[in-house]
Amino acid sequence: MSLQPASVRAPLIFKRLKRAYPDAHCELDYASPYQLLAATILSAQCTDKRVNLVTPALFERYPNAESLAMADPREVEELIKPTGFFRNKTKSLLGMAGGLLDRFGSSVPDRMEDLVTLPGVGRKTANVILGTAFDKPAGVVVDTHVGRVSRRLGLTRLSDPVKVESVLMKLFPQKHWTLLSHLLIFHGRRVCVARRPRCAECVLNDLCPSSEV
DNA sequence: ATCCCGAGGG
DNA sequence: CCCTCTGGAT
Repeated sequence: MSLQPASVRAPLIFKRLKRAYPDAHCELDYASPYQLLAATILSAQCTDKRVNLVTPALFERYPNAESLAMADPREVEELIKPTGFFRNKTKSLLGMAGGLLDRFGSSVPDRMEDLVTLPGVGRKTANVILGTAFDKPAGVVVDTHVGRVSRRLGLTRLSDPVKVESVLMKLFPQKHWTLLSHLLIFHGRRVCVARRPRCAECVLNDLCPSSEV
């Protein structure tokens, strides 16, 4: 039983995921673009749940870019240690805050080309800020979940996140890009998990070349 | 290609 | 024990 091409399955995949996860959204806790930017930097190779554990204290102590830019790195390291990569992430946070202060009037820019000039901010993080904090047209956020799920679904065989993003942008209409990211992330966390995917409970198993059902 | 890093699940 | 978690910089 052969599967339809990706271009035919893509709209069905979107529809099914939307029905399965009607509440799909960014699960990082934040109250401003500044907070989302900091939380997203911390989310690298770390569950969002763990990020949410450390950000309340972090945001209370450093409520804005000014205070974070002048922070004692050792103090920031202690606050964010459970998220891993704490030395790199501290450098990114302080550098990011300094960049906002020096070059963007202490506020978070809303353009891709500006965002990626900030330390610790790559294309993935910038897409999160654009799409979620500013509700602006953004590319597809390709993180570890989106990449893995896309490959298992046979939407692409590529591993380079930038190329995967390009493929997904051709398969799905622009108005769906931000929601699609959240849907694929929810699905990757709950069902299409890295270790032992739960194909039996997957709403896409008849559309998936990797299904083991 | 490699490094950074802690914590939870299987 | 080994793998993985909303990556980015060198």
